[in-house]
Amino acid sequence: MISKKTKYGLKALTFLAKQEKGQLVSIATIAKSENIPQKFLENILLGLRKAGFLGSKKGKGGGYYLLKKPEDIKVASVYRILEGPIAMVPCVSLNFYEKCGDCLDEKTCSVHKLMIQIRDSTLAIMENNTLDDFVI
Amino acid sequence: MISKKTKYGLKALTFLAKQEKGQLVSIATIAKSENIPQKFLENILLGLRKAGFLGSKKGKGGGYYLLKKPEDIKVASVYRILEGPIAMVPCVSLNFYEKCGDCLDEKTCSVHKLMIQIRDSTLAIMENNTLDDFVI
DNA sequence: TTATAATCCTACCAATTCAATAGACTTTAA
DNA sequence: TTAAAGTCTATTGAATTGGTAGGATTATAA
Repeated sequence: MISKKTKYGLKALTFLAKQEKGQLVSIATIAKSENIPQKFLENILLGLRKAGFLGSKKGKGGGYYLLKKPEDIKVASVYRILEGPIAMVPCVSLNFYEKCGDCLDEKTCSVHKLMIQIRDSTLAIMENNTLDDFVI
Repeated sequence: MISKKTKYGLKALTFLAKQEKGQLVSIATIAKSENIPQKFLENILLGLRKAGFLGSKKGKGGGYYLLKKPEDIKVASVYRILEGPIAMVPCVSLNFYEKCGDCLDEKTCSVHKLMIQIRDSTLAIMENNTLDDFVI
């Protein structure tokens, strides 16, 4: 199960992807449209900006906008920022690899191979879907 | 990311699947072999027994054993007991369906379709893998 | 210049979940 | 009768989740 943060983040990005290019949208607008608690969304968008997905303009009339074209923003990269690893187990994560405390040897770990299968199939979907696929 | 509980549970089941049919194995043995905290494993196996995967025998010489053949125990069914929903979002879960609080209409939810794709691909793997596939 | 509307930032909080531990119990075999 | 096993319920500490609070800063427009 993904967190609300990730779900809200994806919905907000999709909302921005629907706008005309470079169009500024305020947090309040997105929050209302997508039924997201505004203050929570504020934090999420801040994170997405710091991660390089969003640009912003402060002050009256300000708001957020996508820095790249929707078709150039893969779900996988967004997911990693919002939720973290795509893999179900740290020892099969490509971007967040960590050794499992209990496994002496990954090669002999029984669940290892299954987790790689799941990672690969999920990854395939997330790498092949961009924000643009959501807009349609 | 799956919980330790799920990972430990899968490893323990695999360990039992490796035994000769009906062979009793104590919690202590599994815990030592798989590097799992014994008391934690105790609770996990208890749950798996109550869910109908394991049989047990109390007293000296007792232990746990699989109630079904390893090839008849799908990862999907184990996962649902240990971890819960396979889907990433409650609104696309087949066995644990719940409406998302923020979505007024699932048909217009932008992330819905993606979540179904991921669910289906993960499900396919989990339905097609049994404990027997781990033993090899 | 001033009111207002927006983002920015840090901190905080309550509730839940996670990972484990504790301890008393029952059952069984030797 | 004793040691070895599972059973059961409760507790606990740490982390995570899903927010909220409140101000600081910045830009616009009247």
